[in-house]
Amino acid sequence: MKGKATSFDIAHYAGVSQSTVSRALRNSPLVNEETRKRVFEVAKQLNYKVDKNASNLRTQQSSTLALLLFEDPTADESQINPFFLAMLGSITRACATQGYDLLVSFQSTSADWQADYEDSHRADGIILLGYGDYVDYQAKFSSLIEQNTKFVCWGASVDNRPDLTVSCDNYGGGKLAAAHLLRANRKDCAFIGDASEHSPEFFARYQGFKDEFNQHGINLSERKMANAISTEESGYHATRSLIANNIHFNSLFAASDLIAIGAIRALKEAGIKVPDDVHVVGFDNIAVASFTNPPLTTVQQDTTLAGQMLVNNLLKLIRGETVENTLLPPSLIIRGSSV
Amino acid sequence: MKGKATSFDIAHYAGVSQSTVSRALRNSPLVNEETRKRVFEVAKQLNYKVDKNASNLRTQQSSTLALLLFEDPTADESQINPFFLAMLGSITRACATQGYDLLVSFQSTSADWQADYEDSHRADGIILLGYGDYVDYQAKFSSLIEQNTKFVCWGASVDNRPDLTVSCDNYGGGKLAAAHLLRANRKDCAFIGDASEHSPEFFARYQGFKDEFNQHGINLSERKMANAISTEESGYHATRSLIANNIHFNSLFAASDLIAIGAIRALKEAGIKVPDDVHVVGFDNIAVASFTNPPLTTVQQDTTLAGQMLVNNLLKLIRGETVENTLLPPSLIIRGSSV
DNA sequence: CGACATTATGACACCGGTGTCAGGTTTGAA
DNA sequence: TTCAAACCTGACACCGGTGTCATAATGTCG
Repeated sequence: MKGKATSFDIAHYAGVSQSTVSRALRNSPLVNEETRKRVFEVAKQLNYKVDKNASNLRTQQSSTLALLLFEDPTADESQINPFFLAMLGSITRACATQGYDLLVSFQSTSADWQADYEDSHRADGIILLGYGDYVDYQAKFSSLIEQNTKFVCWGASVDNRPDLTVSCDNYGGGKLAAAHLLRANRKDCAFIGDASEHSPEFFARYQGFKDEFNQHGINLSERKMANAISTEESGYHATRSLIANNIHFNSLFAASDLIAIGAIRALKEAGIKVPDDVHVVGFDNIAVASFTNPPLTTVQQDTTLAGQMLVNNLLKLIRGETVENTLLPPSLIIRGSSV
Repeated sequence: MKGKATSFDIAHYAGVSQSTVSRALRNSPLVNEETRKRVFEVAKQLNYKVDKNASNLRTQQSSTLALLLFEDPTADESQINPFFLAMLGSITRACATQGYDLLVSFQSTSADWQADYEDSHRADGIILLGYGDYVDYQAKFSSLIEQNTKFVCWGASVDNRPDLTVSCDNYGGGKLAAAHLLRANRKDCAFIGDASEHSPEFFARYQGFKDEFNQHGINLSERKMANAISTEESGYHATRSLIANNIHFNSLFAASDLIAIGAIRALKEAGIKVPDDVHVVGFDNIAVASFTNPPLTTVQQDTTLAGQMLVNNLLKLIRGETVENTLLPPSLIIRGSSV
């Protein structure tokens, strides 16, 4: 057999027309059961596979979703944020169970990223994933919507945000963390992260955290906050700067696990003991969290469910159904860094 | 504008034929510079994107590669082997720089996995990634080759293996680990992993390790070996069983970092100190390795280079060039678990 | 000025399926 | 016997590009 078999080849060997082959293979009720059997047999024998390009071209859809991963352009690409990798895993599986393929693409946060997967008919819809500065993206999102591109985002849903989102209840997660520290009477708390509108997730985590403290009559001191992006390195430096400025605290809430891990490193270096001197709580429950020393107490995001919701919501959107922003409940994982 | 713009729309507005539009957009030298400019302008205005399905159908290629990730069907899908996730990252980037899209698919090791991405013209070639039992795959590989499917595998190249591979020099890596332990005079060494033909990577690591010891006149005891697959859990149990059997050793070589991390947990639980009582060396240098307690000495595989080689070799194969199996040099990362 | 090369463009077949329409055969009811 | 409904099948246009071939316009040279 030269080249790949086409439906015409099957038709020839099965003694039917090409139309019938197409119908038979797609289990159309219009085709006789015996004919179908014969067609399937020949198809199997010739190792025939439907040409996706021809099929997609005709039906105008691709059974494929695209996943765009946004990463700060870090020097070391092997250090991809483990939280997103976990999400990638669950999204891939969710796609598979729905019979969709998944195109994966890393995009640089800064650059003018490409979302032409749908325009070019490579994908029926797009999933956007990454801690990004959504302020910068507003315009892009609006233009995508204007072009009627189907897409969903992972991330905090903020007011006036034009896109459809699936996110963890970051506010509630922050409250969980605060309540936990308050139970241990660790009221003198530092926060490492970014509580500005540029990081809506971190912002919501901090708000929930602060509100819980307020409800217990405690005001968090602004002096005990330090800015950090979601890397170990950044968490380390932010914590060091607090220590260097002689700021005291007996607990610490980090906006992400990576930050928390960096913070613990800085604390250890300064001779401050975790959890004896400072209780530490992170956010995400990445795989590393249980291997740190001490193991990290953290707020878990259900990545499996998140992946499913992203895929399901996107598919609904593609089918033209109405979809709401989705909020997933977090849960507290208590480990050695806070007991 | 109802629906998406096609090249006919561009042709209409630019006042040329559809053929010319196609040529202009693909920078054919046959088209006049002024005409090209006009076409590009109209295309941009209408937000035109070439339909990949039509284009692929006609040219019979897809500018897409497929990545099949094999995982033991673990219960918890968020616990994907971090080494492979690092590989996934580098493969994605390598594809992007070569102008290819990447389809990602998780496959269950046990099931009869699908490699019909090329048959269905969804991808031009396939990358296979995973610690698999290659003995089981031999037949499948042969049939893929028979069908002239283009694919490359990550993994040890063994004799009689029909497929094209890119791999780390596992044998050399084993020697590096052994030499390191011998320098510290830790001659009484245990091995946790699987030194059978079913795990050619682990087998090669063990061979190199053993040979280095032999060259120093030391024979490793078979009693000090315990079987494990590449999970933390498995490493933990294997190490526990050694301890339970009163087997003594003052160093330990784990076939992977995950195994090493499990081993350290088991050692700690038994009151055995790392590194004081037992030096531990792992393999892979996954991100977690530097956060363990103590930080893990390990043999690093260059995932960035590995991803590039996989993609480059596959593209050569697709272009019909001759390609050789590729062996990448490992390097030793010394951390607290062995000093 | 005529022969010929060069350049730019349009017409058209083609890639491999899908879906519509028309037609032929069989079955059942009037 | 006649007609219609049910069932099955083939012919054919179509999806939106790409590549080949023919042709027109312009330039070059003996």
